[in-house]
Amino acid sequence: MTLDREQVLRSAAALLTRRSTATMDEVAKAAGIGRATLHRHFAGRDALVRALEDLGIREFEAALDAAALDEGSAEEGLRRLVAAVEPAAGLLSFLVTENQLFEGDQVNEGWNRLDARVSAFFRRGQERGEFRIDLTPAWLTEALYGLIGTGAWAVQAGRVAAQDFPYMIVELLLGGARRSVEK
Amino acid sequence: MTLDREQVLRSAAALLTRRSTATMDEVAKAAGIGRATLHRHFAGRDALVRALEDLGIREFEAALDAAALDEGSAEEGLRRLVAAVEPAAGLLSFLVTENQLFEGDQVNEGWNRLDARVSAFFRRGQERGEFRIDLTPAWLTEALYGLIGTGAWAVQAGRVAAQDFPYMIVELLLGGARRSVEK
DNA sequence: CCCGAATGAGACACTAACGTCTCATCGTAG
DNA sequence: CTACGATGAGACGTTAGTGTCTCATTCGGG
Repeated sequence: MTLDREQVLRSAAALLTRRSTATMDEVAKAAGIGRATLHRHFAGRDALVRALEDLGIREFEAALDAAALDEGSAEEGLRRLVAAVEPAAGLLSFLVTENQLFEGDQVNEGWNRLDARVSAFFRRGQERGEFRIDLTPAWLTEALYGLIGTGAWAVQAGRVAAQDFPYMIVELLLGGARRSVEK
Repeated sequence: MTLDREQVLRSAAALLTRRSTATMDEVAKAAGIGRATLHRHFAGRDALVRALEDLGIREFEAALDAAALDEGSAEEGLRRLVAAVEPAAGLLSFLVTENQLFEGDQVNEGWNRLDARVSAFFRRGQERGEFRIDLTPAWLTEALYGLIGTGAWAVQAGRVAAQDFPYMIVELLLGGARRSVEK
């Protein structure tokens, strides 16, 4: 009887990731519940998006924790992070594009916390001489988000095999497309 | 008297790039014309988006032509391409995310032509030994689009200086974040 | 200078989606 | 078994945005 709020959020995330303009009715149907019930649990579309935001932040934060970014080399940490974040990639890319709509007014401050962690990771990597210093931590952070979103989309569209997702992202982000000379 | 269709499209692009859900009325106001006039020139929102699509395709194609991808090294070609595409970056990122809404039905075939050109460029770069072969041309193409969109967004949000736009994108795409050993 | 074409402003009907409400049904705890 | 709470289905009014229309105004070419 008690509604599985988590399961509703996950199916909503799966749907909205594919079609961000989906109707409340479609979200309800996708979750296998009635529209009235959906409204009972989430006051409106905004509340639903907020809940998805919280979910995404929790998942990303969990991925950051699981990645243990400080253990071993920065490269290893990054690989663990991308691998850990993969299941939430679609949701995160939805939230990133969704956030652009909020005109700077009130973005969940959770994002700032996450941005700070990721950005600090890149900065530490620079200080330890593992990352280039001519690319700012802020840009590397944004690029990571962008590539995760692009990767999720490319997999969804069938242009990249799902199993290659972490490899493609990490290799491009770390090594770039240029063939290194010593190879 | 005769409406400057091009100018209307450009202001619409500028607005929709920032807020993709803007109203027809807002688009009209942004262009400094009445809503009725906007409707006289673009039958509806769909028609407007199609026109923006055509514009974006034309601009990207022009950038591809201007970049002369085959002259000199692949790296130089890529640098020229990113520099040439910079003014249209916002519009392109809007169109890329907008395209995700069309459920595979009818995407403008112009995109296929452009995708083919970019993808072929990366493939040639691989064949000439300039690009790694473990990253597929399709993924490099998607990553280029993604980084252009991310870059446009980061500049817009003030997280990256506008003048660094081409450098950040090309350097990351080519060289990656890892600090090379010989440096 | 004058006439026609295009524009801007606004009224209008229509639609889609939202949010609320009611009511019958169903599952489950007690 | 019973009663209570949650659910699903659907009706309802409201709102925002759309697309069409009219009409007065204005611009520009002849």
